[in-house]
Amino acid sequence: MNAKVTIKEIAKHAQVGTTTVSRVLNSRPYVSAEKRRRVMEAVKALDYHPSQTARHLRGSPSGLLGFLTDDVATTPYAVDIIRGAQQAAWEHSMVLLVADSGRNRQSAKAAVDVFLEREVEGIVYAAMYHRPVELPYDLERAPTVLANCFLEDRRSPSVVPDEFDGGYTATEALLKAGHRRIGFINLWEERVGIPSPMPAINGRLRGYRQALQDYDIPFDAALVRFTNQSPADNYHHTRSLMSLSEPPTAIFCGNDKVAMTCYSALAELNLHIPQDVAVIGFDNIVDIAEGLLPALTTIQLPHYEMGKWAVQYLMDSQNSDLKPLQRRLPCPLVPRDSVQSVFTPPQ
Amino acid sequence: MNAKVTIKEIAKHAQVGTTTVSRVLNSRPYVSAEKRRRVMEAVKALDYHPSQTARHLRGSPSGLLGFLTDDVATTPYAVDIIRGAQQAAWEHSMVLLVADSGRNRQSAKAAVDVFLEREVEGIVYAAMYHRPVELPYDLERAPTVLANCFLEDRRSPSVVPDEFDGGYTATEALLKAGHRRIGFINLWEERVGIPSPMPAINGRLRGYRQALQDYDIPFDAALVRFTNQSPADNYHHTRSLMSLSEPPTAIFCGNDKVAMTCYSALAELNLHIPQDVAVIGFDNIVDIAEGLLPALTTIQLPHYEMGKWAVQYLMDSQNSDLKPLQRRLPCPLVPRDSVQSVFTPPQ
DNA sequence: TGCCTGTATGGTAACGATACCATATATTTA
DNA sequence: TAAATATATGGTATCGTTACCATACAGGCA
Repeated sequence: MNAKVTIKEIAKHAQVGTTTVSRVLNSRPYVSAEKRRRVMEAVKALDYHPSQTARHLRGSPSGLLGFLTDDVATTPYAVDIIRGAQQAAWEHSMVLLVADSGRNRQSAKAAVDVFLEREVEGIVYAAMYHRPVELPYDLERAPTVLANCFLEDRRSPSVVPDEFDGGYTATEALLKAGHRRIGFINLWEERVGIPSPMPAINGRLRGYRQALQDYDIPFDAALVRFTNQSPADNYHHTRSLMSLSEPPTAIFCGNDKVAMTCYSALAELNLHIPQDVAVIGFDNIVDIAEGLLPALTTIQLPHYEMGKWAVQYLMDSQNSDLKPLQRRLPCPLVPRDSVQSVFTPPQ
Repeated sequence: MNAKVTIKEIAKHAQVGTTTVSRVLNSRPYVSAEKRRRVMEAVKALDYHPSQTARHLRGSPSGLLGFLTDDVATTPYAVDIIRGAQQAAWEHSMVLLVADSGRNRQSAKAAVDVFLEREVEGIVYAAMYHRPVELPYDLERAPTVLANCFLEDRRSPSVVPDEFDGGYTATEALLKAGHRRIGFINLWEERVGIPSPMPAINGRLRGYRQALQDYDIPFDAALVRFTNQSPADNYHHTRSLMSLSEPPTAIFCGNDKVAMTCYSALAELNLHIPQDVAVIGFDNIVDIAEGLLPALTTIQLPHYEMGKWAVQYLMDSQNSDLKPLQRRLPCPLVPRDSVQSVFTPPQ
C-alpha cells in the first residue's frame, strides 16, 4: 500500500526543513509552536514511523539485545527466563533478538555472529537448567550476562537460583509446621565426568542441613536419599523412608515429579497427606502441583526474575563499570495444601 | 577493543576499491582471482563483519521476523511454538524479534509499531492455547500468520492443532487395544459470552464420536463427561464413570492433569492401570506423563510444528500469492504404559 | 586496422535520519 | 544604543553498503 514515508515527505507536507522535523520527533528545543504543530499533524496524516535502521546507521545504539539459549530442555518453565528478559527489555525500550545456540559449537558461533552483525548492545546466555557452561564465543565481542548458568571461572556476571535458600526455605516450612523428622529425597545426576557437582543438589542439601541446625535438630543421614529421578527410584526411596524404625513425618522432594510419585507411594501405604505425612516439592510445575490432591506445596525457581535481572544488569552496567558478580535469587515458597501444622487446634 | 571495521578499511588494506570489496563479499563476477584473494585475506585479518544495518538501509530486506505472543499462560509447552519458529527462521537466514502483546490493546499496538519500525518481513502471532483471537493491528501493515489461534473470519492464514484428529487418534488407540466401552472426560470452559465454543472441546468430541462410529460402536452419552478442570471435578467424574452399571474399561481424559486425578481416583477404587482400566491423556506434559506410574499414554499437541509451519508459510507466501488458509496439524499419539491390549496373550 | 564485446576496476550517489554549521531574528544586558 | 545572547530555521555532510555509471584494456571478428 503505502511505500515507506520518510522524513523528507513530512518536511514537504509540513512546509519545514528536515532538521525541524527531526527536532520535533526527538522533542528538542528551538522549534516554534506553530511548526511543531504542523509537523505532528503531518506525522499523523501520513502515518509516519521513523526508520530505526537509518537512526542506527547514523550512530544511535541499535536497541537490540541478543538472547541465546542452549536447547537442553528439562523444566518447561525455564522458558519463563525469556519472558522476564522480554519484559525488562521492553521497559528499557529494547527488543529481544532470540537464537538457539544449536547442537554444536559451530552453529552457536554463527548465532553470535548474527547478533554482532546487527550490533546488539548485549547478550543474555540462558541455560534451561542450572549448571556451569562454556561460552561459544569470546566475551570481548559483546557484554554478556549468564542466566541460570555460570562460567567456572566467574569471568562474567551471572544470575542463578539460590539453591541453598530454596533448600532452606523448604525445610524451614516443614520445621515451622512442627515437623522434626524430615526426609529429603534429593536429586542425583547420572552423568559422570562433570567437573563441579550440580549446584542444585549440593546447594539444597546445604540449605536442608542449615535449617535443621538452626532448629537444633541433629542431622540424620538415614533421612537423606538420592534419586536418579526415575519413577521407580522415587517410589523406592519413599517406601524405604517410611519403613525406617522412626519414619519421617514430612518429606522434602527434590522436585515436583518426585513429589508426584511420593504421593502414590504414600497412598498405597494408606498414609494421608498432610495429616499423616507432609510433602513439599521443588520447581512449582503448576500442572503437577495444582493437579495433585491435596495441591502440592512447593518451591518456585526464579526463572522470570533471572531473565529480568540479566537484562537489567546488562543495561545498568553500560554506564557504571561494576565488576562481574554472581547474583543468587531467592526461591520462594508456594504454599498449597500438602503441608499442615502438626500442632492440633486447641481442644 | 576494535571499533567497527568498515568496507573502506578492507579496501585500503587490500589495495582495491570499495566496489571490488563489495563484489567479493557478495560473490559477484568481474573480480580478478588475485584481488579476490587479497580481499578475503583482509577480511580475515581485520575480522570484518558487514553491517546489516547499512545493507538494510540500502534496500536489502531486513531479515527480521516479528514474533508476538499473547501472555495467557496455560500449557507451559506452548512456548515450543517459539522454538519451532526460531528453527524455521534460522533455516531461512532470518532472525526472530520477540515481543509480548501485553495486557492491553495499547501495548500490543506499541509492540507492533516496534516491529514495523524495524521493517520486519512478517509477523507470527502466537496464542498460548488454541482459540479465536482478534489482532491488535491492521493486517495490511505486515504479512501475518497466526499460530495456535485464528481469526473468526479467517481473513489471514493460521495454523492450529487438528483437535478432531487428536480426539480420533486417542479414541482409536483405545479401540485398537480392544476396548469397547470408552469413557471420555472432556474439558469444559467456564467463561461465558464466548462467541464460538473452544475448538479443543468440540473437535475432540467429534473425533471421539467418529472413531466410535468407524468401529461400529453406538455412542453412549452417559460415558461422556465435562470437567471444569478442578481436581475435585476430575475426581468426581472418574468415580461417577466407574460406578455406572456398565463401567468403561478405558478413559480418555481431556488433558494430562485430568488423567493425573483419574489415576488417584482409580487407585482408591483399587483398580489397576492398564490391566483393569486403560487411561489416555492429552497434551503430553512430559513431567506428568513420565512421572506417573504407569507412564501415561497421551496425545502430543504440535506446538513446535505450528511455529515452524507459520514461519515457513510466511517465507513461501512472499513470492507466490496463495490465498489465506487454515492449516490443521495432526496430534500424534505418544504411547507409554497406560494402555494395554485387552486381548490376553495366547493360553 | 578498426570496431565490438566481455572482463576488470573504482568513483560516486543514494538509502533515511541526525549533528554540525551557517544564518536570521528576537530578546536581554551593559 | 551597542553588544551579547537566546531562539528559530534549514542546508548539508555523514553513517556503511551497494547500484549505477564511467573508464580501461583485453581479445575476437570483419
